[in-house]
Amino acid sequence: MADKFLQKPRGTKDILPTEQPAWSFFQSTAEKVLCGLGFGKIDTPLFEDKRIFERGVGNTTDIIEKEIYLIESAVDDEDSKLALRPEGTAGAARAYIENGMGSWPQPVRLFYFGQMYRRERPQKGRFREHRQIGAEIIGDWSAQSDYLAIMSAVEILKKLGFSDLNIAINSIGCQECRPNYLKKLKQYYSDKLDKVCDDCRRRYDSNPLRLLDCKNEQCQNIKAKAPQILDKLCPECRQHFQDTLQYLDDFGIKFDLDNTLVRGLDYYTRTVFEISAGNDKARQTTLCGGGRYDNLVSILGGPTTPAVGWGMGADRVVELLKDNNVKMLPPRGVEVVILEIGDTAKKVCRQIFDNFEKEDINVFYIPSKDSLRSQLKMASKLNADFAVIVGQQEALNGSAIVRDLKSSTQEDLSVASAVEMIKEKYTKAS
RNA sequence: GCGGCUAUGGUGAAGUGGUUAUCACGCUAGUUUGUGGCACUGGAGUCAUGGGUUCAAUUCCCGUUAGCCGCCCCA
Repeated sequence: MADKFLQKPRGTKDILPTEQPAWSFFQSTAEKVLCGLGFGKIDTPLFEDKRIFERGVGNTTDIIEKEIYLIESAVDDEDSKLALRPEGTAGAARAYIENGMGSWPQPVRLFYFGQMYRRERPQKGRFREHRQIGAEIIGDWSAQSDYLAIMSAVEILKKLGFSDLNIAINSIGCQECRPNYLKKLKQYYSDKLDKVCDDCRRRYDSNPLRLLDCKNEQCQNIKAKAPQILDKLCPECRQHFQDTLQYLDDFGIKFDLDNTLVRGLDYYTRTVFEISAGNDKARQTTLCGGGRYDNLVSILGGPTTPAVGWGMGADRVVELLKDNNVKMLPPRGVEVVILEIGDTAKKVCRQIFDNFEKEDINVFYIPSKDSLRSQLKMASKLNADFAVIVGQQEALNGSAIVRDLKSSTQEDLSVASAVEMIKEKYTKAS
């Protein structure tokens, strides 16, 4: 801890054995849900050509402008630079194009799980290396896919035990109608710039949509009367959004229309949404965010291909899982420990070990010359359920002591019935 | 990137301008080798790091690093 090089890089974390059950619980339920909804898993590289992200995520977004990690190689012979992925969608879209998934049955439904990298100022729930699970539905214009995307994320969170979810949803239009709206919005703000906060003045030029997101009190009044994007959608976008909401209604998914919800990545069109847990009303740590990105594939050089998807912050979800004390099955640890006393027992112990292995019972056996006392100590530290004790006496008459370490009871059995008895306990339990 | 708060053994916490810096849990060795989780007795910590003030700093001041909070942004 004293030396800097012994310190993990800022914004990263070690996931220790005790935390793994929560992580595998999260990962396995998410994968189960997604596979069940027709998604196939894809792994893409942790790094891609920088241009994938520049074009996909957007050159002027914060993510690209100041948060991306570029890879510096010792040999500078490549005309293109590599970058660590800041999110998963651009890579998935690249893989869709490169692997000719356009010729697969459409839409193609994919999901991924893995690390993402953004050079941000760390805080609780915000890391420089974090893990996301994400899903993408590529090749379908219809609102059914928007519904499926949202539903799949909700389903995962429900299965994880989150009963109270906030789903915020909005539409930010398409290439056609959004520029018109932005013009109107800027027009509205243009003569009020002296009355709004510094941030809003900055946003006016850099990212006008963000004006709607301002939390500063002095801007609230002005914001409230600002033109609404939902009123300015083109007929197609409006219909699409209505259909999406209709599906959500039909299937009983509650949502909040939030006309101030805008998202930072350039590729989003039409539907955008965010999901947060009930106790976190301020949308402070969004668990899941996503939306439609009908232009991404074509921006990257593929054919015009509509798509919708989301990313879920695994670190944040797992953190909440731990807070909520969700019950999780720990992985099977050591179940049986074989303790031998004296060399004469060695042969029998080996035989018992083989028998347990054959029955797929987790058995721990290392020949030891330690006292029975210390061997039992070791067994309890391993958190084993049973100790099978074989000493000289037992070795001679072909028996073994089976000690139940949880209840501190034991009985003397023949080798065969000892194995049989423990095997039964486990088959009954499961 | 900007502003603020914090930093004591593996973990969680006390505490002090000056002899061997407390406590719990954990870890480890043992309590004379055929019975553990209890109990008892031992063991291990250069008070994050670099510098300054001082006769003297873990305690005061500054830089660095990291964590947390707010902004920004996002998962």
